Amino acid sequence: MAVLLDTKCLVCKKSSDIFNVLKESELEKIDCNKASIIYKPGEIIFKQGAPANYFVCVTSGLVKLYIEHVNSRNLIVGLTRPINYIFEPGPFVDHHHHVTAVACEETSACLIDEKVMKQLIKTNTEFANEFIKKISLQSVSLFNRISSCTQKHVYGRVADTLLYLYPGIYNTNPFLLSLTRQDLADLSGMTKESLIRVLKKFKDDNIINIEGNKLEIINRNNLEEIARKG
Amino acid sequence: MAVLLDTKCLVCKKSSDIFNVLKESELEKIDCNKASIIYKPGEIIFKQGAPANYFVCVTSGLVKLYIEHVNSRNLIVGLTRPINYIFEPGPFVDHHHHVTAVACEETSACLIDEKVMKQLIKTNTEFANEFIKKISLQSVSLFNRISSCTQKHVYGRVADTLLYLYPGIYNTNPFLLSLTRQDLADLSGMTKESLIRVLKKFKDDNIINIEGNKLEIINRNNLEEIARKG
DNA sequence: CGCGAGCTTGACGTTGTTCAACTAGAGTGG
DNA sequence: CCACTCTAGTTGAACAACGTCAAGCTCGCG
Repeated sequence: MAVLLDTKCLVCKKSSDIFNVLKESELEKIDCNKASIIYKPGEIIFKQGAPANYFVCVTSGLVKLYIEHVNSRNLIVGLTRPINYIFEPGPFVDHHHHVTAVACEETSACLIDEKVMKQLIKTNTEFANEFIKKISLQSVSLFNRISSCTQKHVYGRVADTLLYLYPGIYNTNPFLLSLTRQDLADLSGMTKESLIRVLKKFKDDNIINIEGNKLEIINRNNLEEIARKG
Repeated sequence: MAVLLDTKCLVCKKSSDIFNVLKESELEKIDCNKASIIYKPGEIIFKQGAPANYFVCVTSGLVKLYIEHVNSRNLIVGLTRPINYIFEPGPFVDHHHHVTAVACEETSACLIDEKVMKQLIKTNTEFANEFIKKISLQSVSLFNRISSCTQKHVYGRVADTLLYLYPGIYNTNPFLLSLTRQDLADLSGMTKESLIRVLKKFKDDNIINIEGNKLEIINRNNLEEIARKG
């Protein structure tokens, strides 16, 4: 299912804010207690409900995090691009995962022993502080998501999704989607049929251009307007 | 608008887990940098978008936290009962509030200088750890809320709301609601008309009994079943 | 007694889902 | 190299869920 890699944490330190506050000796401690793994698109990194024994740090690729719901569709609560931890409340609550993480592209990730991370939080207050900041940022993004999915109509929700994708997840325009239509629907809290109809409307209105997986945002202002009005 | 109180933090330490890890000297520091205030029902404690210069600890009463949305209804993302901090991501992100907090009953709260709290987080690792735990718990509850509001039909959502209210917010059965029908609707992500219709259905089906503000949960199993099925 | 806020009910319309059929492209095996 | 199957994407029609609007009710309070 997965292939082992061998990279040093020092490499990540350079591109991730949360690692910056760690000393070299602390990074080495992580180095000794981690596994680097490559996942193929569609492979599960961890599953909602399963025990959470380690923290996951995405080092390349793209990961979707979604809440599974029996007899119903999934809801994507976030996408994680490297280099970033997957900030999941589970390890601090009941040691179980509360979302499922799946690779959308070929993805490499480091699995770091929970004990080591918790130890670092207890000994390095700067690190704890950065950690709290990151969790807080995630809460804000959850607020936005909740607010979008419960208060806005399909057009506003898709607009929110597109604005979330570029910039942030994809950083060229036009960009090549590695997410399926179903993923986009799960991100917007609707069925894929509805999503497709909205995208078509946006294309007809010259707000975006989409052909296959190539998506271009033509009129960003218009999208923001739609997102605001709901 | 509000009346000053004078109580010591030592009193709160006895009933709140997060205070337990603080030394007396640390509690005294909070004592010197806080304001105790009484709010009447309906009064705003802080407002979404306003600067967040202090942390709020609810010491009696009931507080609702909601996301405001222009030209649309509000969404209650949580209720806070004493003794508990209002865990808001704002202070760690952009120093602005991301929700509005309003007293539902006569409520007393301590406003604690942001700097003091952040200082404690940096110096007392146990406290930081408890803090992370609390934020994580809140994330989990946000996941539940998001999942309920986007995936379930009105009946499932109201069932979730009732199960959230008792036990947890109200701890007798039957209990006297201090929330209005509109509040219940905002908690369930629907209009008050829809909420009322669902409550009536539940009453007709002998799942609950409701007369005015007196609400009794008669068949909890049935409610859980409905919440599960959506 | 009259007013107003919160609550309740019914009729109606809109939004978005469901279901089913169809298309296009990629992978497989004869 | 061509049928085949399988998956992702697309489209249309019918339907259900829920919101909107409007009217009437109840109860506490001046």
